[in-house]
Amino acid sequence: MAAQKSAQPAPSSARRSERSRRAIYDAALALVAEVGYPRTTIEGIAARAGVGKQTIYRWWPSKAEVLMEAFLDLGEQAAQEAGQESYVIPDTGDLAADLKGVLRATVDQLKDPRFAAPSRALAAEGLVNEELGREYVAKLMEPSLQLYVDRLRAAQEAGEVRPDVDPRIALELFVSPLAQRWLQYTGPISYEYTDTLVDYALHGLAPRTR
Amino acid sequence: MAAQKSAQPAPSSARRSERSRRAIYDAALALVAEVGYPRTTIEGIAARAGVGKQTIYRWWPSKAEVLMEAFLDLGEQAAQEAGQESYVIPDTGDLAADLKGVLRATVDQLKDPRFAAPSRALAAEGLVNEELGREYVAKLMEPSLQLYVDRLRAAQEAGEVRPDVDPRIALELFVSPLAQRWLQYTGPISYEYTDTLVDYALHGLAPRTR
Amino acid sequence: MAAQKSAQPAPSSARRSERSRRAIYDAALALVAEVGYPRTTIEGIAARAGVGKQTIYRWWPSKAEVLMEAFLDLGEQAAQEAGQESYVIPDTGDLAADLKGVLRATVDQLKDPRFAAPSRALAAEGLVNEELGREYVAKLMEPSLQLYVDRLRAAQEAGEVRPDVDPRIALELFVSPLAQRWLQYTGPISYEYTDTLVDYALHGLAPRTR
Amino acid sequence: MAAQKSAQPAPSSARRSERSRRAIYDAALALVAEVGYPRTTIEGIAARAGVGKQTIYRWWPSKAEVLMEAFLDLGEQAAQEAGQESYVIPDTGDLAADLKGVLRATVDQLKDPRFAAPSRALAAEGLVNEELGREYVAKLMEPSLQLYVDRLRAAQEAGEVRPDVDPRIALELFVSPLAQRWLQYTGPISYEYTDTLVDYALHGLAPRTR
DNA sequence: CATTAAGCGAGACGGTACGTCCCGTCTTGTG
DNA sequence: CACAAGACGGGACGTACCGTCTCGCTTAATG
Repeated sequence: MAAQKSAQPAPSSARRSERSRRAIYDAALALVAEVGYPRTTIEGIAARAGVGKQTIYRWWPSKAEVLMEAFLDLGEQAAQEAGQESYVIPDTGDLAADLKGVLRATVDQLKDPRFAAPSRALAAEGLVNEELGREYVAKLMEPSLQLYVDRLRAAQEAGEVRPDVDPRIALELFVSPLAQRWLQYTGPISYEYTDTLVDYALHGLAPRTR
Repeated sequence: MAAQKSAQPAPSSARRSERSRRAIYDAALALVAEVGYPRTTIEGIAARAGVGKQTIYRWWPSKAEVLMEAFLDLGEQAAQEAGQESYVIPDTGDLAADLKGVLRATVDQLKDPRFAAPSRALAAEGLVNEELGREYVAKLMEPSLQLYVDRLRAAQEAGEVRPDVDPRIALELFVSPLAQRWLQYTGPISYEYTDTLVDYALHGLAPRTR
Repeated sequence: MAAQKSAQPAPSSARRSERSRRAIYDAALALVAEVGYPRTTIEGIAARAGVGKQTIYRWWPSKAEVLMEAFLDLGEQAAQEAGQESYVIPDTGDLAADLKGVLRATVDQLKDPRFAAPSRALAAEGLVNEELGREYVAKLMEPSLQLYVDRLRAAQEAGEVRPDVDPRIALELFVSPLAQRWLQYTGPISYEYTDTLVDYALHGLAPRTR
Repeated sequence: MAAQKSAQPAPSSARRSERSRRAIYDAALALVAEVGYPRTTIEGIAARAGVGKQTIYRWWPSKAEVLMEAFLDLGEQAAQEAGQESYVIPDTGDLAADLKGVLRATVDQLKDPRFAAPSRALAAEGLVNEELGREYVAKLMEPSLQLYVDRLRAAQEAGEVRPDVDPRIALELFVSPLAQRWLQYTGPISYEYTDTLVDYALHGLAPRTR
């Protein structure tokens, strides 16, 4: 198997118990879903996973990091099950339709509590802990955002988007509003809403000069 | 602006110590700025304010609420000092310019640590505690967002914005991206960036059909 | 009531909970008797007493000190119940008989597990922790030893003991052997044994020169 | 004196590493001397000895047993270096002088921290752990006590001690006081003190009838 | 204008979780 | 197969705060 993720923790080892790691991931995700992030404790995770606390402290510096890895692992698993397709936004030639499709899928995902609970918890922790926040962005958000950049660049080549537009900024016009509504409860989210965002973003608020 | 004090907890009383309330606000804001929100404790606030713990528990249900009120109070004070002007977005007839101006002011504010630290802390708490999140939105965000709605409606009447556009959604095209970059460290924020957001939002990403 | 024992601990307070103190004493003595000193934990005492751990740590520096006070308190209670008589060794004019009587009572006490278990535990801790050891001697042993000194001095005045003998050393001839047999399992203890000790000590091992 | 190695745990083996055993003894004794018995841990001994923990657990059932063997080994070494003389109390015909001499040597030994620290630690453990206590007595004390028994019996035959005296009890008159003062800090120990003990024990506290 | 009841500071209390230290067992190469 | 290395499940440590609960004391409103 490729890519031994690891990285930050420390002690290093091939003798690490795969069994424990999995149990800890499962316990962490289950607890966050059941009792919420703040009431999820390392002690609770350890107890539920049938693991000594030290086994958690040995490999992760904080419960946020445990949850981050658990969530990443969840994503990898889900991706593997689904087959590795769709690491790309479809390009049917109709940018608006393609974006609306992806955003609708995102809406579905945001409403799935399996993803929503840990994701929101990590985002919250990231607001207040800059290092974790940057890790969250890099590991959980950037990969997806990059897909939008790619699709927008293709659209530019196809003449569907003005060439002087910076795709990294452009994508925020429809991604950020959705993110904010979801994270901060500033409004309801729906297919209609995201469709509208795409339309507004592509054609602007100002009247078309003709 | 009206009195707004007390609110939910309310054991009732005019005998409440104004002195203590102020001291608690000051201590809470200072601690959040100095050691960060998670390491700010009610015990710490009480000690720093020279106040018994019970005096805090008597009037607020949680440290988040203490900080919320402290922050609102800070805003009121700041507003009072600055004179109450500018509870409205200027209307010079040039929508783009007006929006860019307000967003530039917002950028400045987001970079002022006096506002940034508690604001970010409250936002974080709000992600994970829905009730507080909604309170945060209602008390801290809605008033400002409403100003954008008003300005956009005026622009619609002036023909600067298409009449079928929903202003509540429209404003998110430039407000949410800024909010997300600031909250989640997804990118740097600058005048140039917010100017670009306004341009993209008003004129769209797609080429003007002519 | 005189002599508020207190002393070392620290925070001071009249608001201290008498109820908790008693419960802690009872729990400590019960646990030492039931599971032995090394398996008695502060956590266990707190749980059994229905008390927070901090309530123990607030008033005592170690489990040894808890047990010491609990044991002293037990002694005081026992003394009070028994009426305060006998804080003195009887003086019937027959030194040998008087000493044998007291030592027989001591043998009984050493075989009473209520006293023996904590006493042995404290002695053990005292061996390895000099400060506690000295406290043990001063609080638990010296008062009793002084009674022997007094009786021996009276015997000197009565001509039953040579005037040049140092009573503080003399008493060790019969007290220390008993203590050592009990503490270190170097031999069985019985009335016959202590009687013999007194005889040997008073008349010496060497033949009487006549 | 013979080889004496292994003993009760015995997984069997001639392949046992002599090197490790020595290193463990040294580490155990050093740690007890440096940080005290309670803060000496098996993990610490293993680390200091450059040995795996399992190597300790394989051969000894507890840290007390490790220390016991280490200490016995130390004694054997010391004896070997000193030449094997003096496994007996001298008999010059003057019992008092002979006993005083041996006790003075004992005083010296009790003041040598190389012996005192582990010896005291083992004694303490023995108070609370009866099995170990009996082992301590059998291995560390009985051999020496037997020497006194032998010398006293010789004295009885020479008419220096009354024939009806039980030597096993008699020796306690001067040995136990010294032991108690040393173990429990009940008083200072010195040549003068032990000389006095011998005099009191031999001639008794009561006046000589003439 | 005294009385009195609330708010107040202080901080002890029963708890929960923290992050650490060791325990004694186990697993994984190495010589 | 004993060994070093050290991960593992577990238990207890001593600490930090939680939110509740008295204690006097101050202080404002009322009878």
